[in-house]
Amino acid sequence: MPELPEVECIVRSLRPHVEGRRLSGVDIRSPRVAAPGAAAWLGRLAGSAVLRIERRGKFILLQFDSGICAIHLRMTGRLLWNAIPGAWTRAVFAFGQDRLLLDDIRQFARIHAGPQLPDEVARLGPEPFALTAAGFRARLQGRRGRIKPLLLDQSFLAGLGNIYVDESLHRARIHPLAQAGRLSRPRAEALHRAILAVLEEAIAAGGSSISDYVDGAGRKGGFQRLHRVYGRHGQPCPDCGAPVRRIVVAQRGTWFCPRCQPRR
DNA sequence: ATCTATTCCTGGCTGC
DNA sequence: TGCAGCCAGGAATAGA
Repeated sequence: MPELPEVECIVRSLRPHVEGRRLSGVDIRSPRVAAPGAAAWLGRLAGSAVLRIERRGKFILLQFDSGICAIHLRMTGRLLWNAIPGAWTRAVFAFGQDRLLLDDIRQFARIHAGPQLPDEVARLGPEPFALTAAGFRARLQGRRGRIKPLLLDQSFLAGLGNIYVDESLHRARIHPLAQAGRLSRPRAEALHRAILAVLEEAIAAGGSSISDYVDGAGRKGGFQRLHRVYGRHGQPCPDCGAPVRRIVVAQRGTWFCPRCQPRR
């Protein structure tokens, strides 16, 4: 499941191949992965060069001087440079003799293309690395809901998914059902620090390869070996040894340490 | 504002 | 061994 660290690693692995290259054409093999109007716009972008490839939240942005292509990999999507197309190849971006494949078993991935940023990207919340502790606390102010669903909300903060929310809450020793707006200043600041630390360490480890994730060169990440709670139901908490618990929050599997993250 | 259920999709797992 | 049935899950959507 590509979240912010995985998407960042994908973008970094593709940047040397893609930036400055002229897009010669796009072959949409599974129409489902193209957002409405995207296929036509990609046709118009053909012939122009990729100025930059960037990450915004979990989106990969290909910027051209006449438009933008935004790709979201959802859960099983992969972007692969010069791989062999297969049954799961949903789109092929051709750059002369080279090609960038969008592979996705489940076809949940989406390609957007248009003259400027699509709404889905425009309405994202701030980038974690661009948000100060004070800014984070300000965004928590007045929130009535529980902290985990809020951290999963991409309009609140862009880039976190199920893995990094659980890992961040564990590091900050906050229960996933804690009231978001009632976190004390020290606890909110601890959560902000935990989010940044987890994301930085995950990027440095090449992301988490839980199910299908690989970067643009097909390399797996190593951060899954450093997960402290995610997916570790019944195993000992690395901090205190208590068995990790699994509950369901917002229809998502949620792992936490009942001793380090008490409900209060 | 916040919550829940539903939908999309298919490999992998469970249980008989 | 075979197969039906269920599950996971990011995000949009509808409805409460």
